[in-house]
Amino acid sequence: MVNPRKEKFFSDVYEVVKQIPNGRVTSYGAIAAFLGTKGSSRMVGYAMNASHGTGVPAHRVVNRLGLLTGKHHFPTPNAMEELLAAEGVVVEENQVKNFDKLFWDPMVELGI
DNA sequence: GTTTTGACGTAGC
DNA sequence: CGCTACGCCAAAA
Repeated sequence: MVNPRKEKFFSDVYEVVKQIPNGRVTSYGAIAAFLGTKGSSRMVGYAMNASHGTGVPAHRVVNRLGLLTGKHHFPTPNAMEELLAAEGVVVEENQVKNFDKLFWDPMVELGI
């Protein structure tokens, strides 16, 4: 059977991120691992960079430390915090509070 | 086809 | 607490 993972990488990243419930967050590495390309965690961020206009809630994706590392890529550095705050996610010092609790693992939620 | 880059992750100092 | 370095992978130039 074929493995159209490579050509689906960007698409899969968008699909997964879109499925993130409101008020939840996940990490780049988690998505990468879910796609089967654990080492391509950087690619997830790369995909997010191209996600502008794709309807992907990139603000729900942070690094594994819960840090809003990608906030600088938003129209305004404040947009990411605002969006998260609007969903009930508390952000303090560029870091998501209760990240461990708010963490949305596609491996589990989507049932890998 | 080679080189550079990148919103990561981990380790070391 | 901050920076450097390496690894790992994929896309763009």
